[in-house]
Amino acid sequence: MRGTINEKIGSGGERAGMVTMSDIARRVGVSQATVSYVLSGRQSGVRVRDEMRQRILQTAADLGYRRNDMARAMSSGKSYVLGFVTRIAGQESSARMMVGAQEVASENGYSIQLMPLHGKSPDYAAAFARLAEQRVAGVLALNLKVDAIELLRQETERFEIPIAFMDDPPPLDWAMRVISDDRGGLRLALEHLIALGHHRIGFVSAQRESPLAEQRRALFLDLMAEYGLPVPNEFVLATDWVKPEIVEPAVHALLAPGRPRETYPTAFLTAGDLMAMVTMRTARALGYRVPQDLSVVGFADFISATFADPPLTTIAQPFEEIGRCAARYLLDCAHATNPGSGAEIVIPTYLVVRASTAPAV
Amino acid sequence: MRGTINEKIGSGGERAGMVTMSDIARRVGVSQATVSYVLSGRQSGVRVRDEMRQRILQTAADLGYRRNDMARAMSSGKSYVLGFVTRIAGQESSARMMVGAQEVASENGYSIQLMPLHGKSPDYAAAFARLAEQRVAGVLALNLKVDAIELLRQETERFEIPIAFMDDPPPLDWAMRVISDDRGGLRLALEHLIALGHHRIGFVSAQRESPLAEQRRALFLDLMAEYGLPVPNEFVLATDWVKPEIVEPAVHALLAPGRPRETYPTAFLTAGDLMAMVTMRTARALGYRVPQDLSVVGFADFISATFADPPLTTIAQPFEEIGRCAARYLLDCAHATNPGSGAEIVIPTYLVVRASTAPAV
DNA sequence: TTGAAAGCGCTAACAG
DNA sequence: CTGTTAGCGCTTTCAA
Repeated sequence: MRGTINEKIGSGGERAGMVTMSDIARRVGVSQATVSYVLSGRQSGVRVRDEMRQRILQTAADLGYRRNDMARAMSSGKSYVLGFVTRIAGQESSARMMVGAQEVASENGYSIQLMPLHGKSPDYAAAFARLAEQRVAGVLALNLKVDAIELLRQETERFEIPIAFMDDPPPLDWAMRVISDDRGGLRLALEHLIALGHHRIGFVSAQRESPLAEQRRALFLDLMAEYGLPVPNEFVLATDWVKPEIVEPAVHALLAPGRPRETYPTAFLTAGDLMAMVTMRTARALGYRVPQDLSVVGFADFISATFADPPLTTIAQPFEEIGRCAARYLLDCAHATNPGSGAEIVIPTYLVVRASTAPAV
Repeated sequence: MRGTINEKIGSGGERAGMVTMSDIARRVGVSQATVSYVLSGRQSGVRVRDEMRQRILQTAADLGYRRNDMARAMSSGKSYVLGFVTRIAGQESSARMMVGAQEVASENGYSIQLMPLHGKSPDYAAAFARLAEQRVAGVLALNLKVDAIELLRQETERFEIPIAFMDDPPPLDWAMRVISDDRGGLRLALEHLIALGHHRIGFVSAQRESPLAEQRRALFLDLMAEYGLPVPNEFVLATDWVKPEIVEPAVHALLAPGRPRETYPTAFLTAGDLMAMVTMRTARALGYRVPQDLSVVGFADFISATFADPPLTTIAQPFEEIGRCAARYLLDCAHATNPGSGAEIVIPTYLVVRASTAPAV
């Protein structure tokens, strides 16, 4: 019947061993508010007597108290979670940015939630709605298509959720972007090659993989012009996707024997480590020795760059740092009521010289 | 002064545009409870008249209502989030498991939170405490050390949080594990090599990188014995870490000229794609042609396997599927009040034959 | 078929 | 220094 002696009738929410502030308060003999005060770590001395503070802290520890983040979030109206949306969550670049973001997030008591964007035509609207449902304090966006970006803008704007785009080239004037200094990196690599005596330099990228690739190609052309180095059209291999089956033939066609030796590039810059790897192996299959006959520079510095044959000289992108910066910005917004400015942070990039580059023949 | 006309004095929690159920209720002219009923999608027909239901749904859409997950979580005592703890969040394997887990999680209205475990000596206790603070519905654990595992056990046991260990060899009798069928994969690879005429087969792994490596080495030895193939001690290269600087010398020492040809292995199985890549390049540097003179099989099937030179024949681990299974199990626990059994799911592994293996000379 | 009401565990005013 | 009092937005009985 109702009205039993039993104290615990709750709605089923009492998970095993879940101690509440009231439990502690009861035991210590103070009010729950005081416990809250102490446990949230406000300035000591103020409000609570030191001895009381100690007893509360002690009891909390004894009882194995774990604060309830959901309750805290609801009560304070803040969520302490950052959303991370990307289509390429399974790739090293994404994972490393996430780790970076995670680092600064957790230092500040925040956490990162990965948002679903799978399949070829993910339900963006639903995914972004979840961001609002979770009342995330900010969102990290990576490698989104323009239509998805627009949807995201609408959702976040309505709820004043700050966004940080990472490693995304299209210039957005309404949101923050954290990008790597691709131009700087390319310049470093180019200077490295030039110092090695290279003049005939080619570029290989996959245009449809990401807008980044196209941008890097443009940057390359730009830089070559700046250094007064001519670039025959056929030296620029703009394939579609980063797949061996499609990059290989392109490289093969350019490097295949049957043309005068001095019409060949002696070095390649690429838009990615993986492309550099295919380039190296295609060249080798054609009888080139890398780096003696052909120098190749990658872009990214993935783990596999160290294991490539030969170890890949590459432009290192600071993935972790990009994630860190983005998270830091979001946290600033959350705390300073900072309006999501259209700013942009560019993280320096550097050249890691390994064994895939050598003096020109 | 106080007592102004102003209606909105709230605690600052009223984020822009945040419509509540009460707002909808007021507009439609029903109670907030009814709105809750409709919006949580209970069986239609029951409780609410269809016309009312429509009006509520419509109004919610018009107002751009987004349910408040924190409130829902607190009220219902469930959190709808799965924690993901790992020391290797930046690696492809981890990222891919996370994607898989994400997939099934989001299909069920759950989401995944990455938990912090950075640096060389992460604060496990703090990290795991956060799991409880978030009242996660379950935790996915990957690549933890034994002491961390023990800490995790204590934390999750107290709060009855189910755990699923992924890709982790130490047999745990108190928790669920989802692992890949390494033995099956190794067997497939071995049969492939044997069919190609190989007898002298070596193994390369890095013991201290992960307990997985050691296990694979044991499995390899086991299988070789089963097939009646002798394995000279020096054929098993158990280096410390997966680093070129340390794997390379080992392979070099074994393969270096100066010993009778028939004492060399003609093929290698490895505990990882990266190790396979170093093996191939070291061999090549010594004048071996891969695969003509030496066959090499990787383990994992990372993206870079396709880009290796030559494209790597490898034992593919179903990372995404491991994540999916683990998440599925956790959700089952959450719903069925299923006690975290000591079960184990093993996901089949398969062999991807590319170009790094060929008939024995 | 609907509404009223009681919390969930916590934060934050405010009053002593 | 400390307790009281309101909520936060939702779920969930229980009554009507």
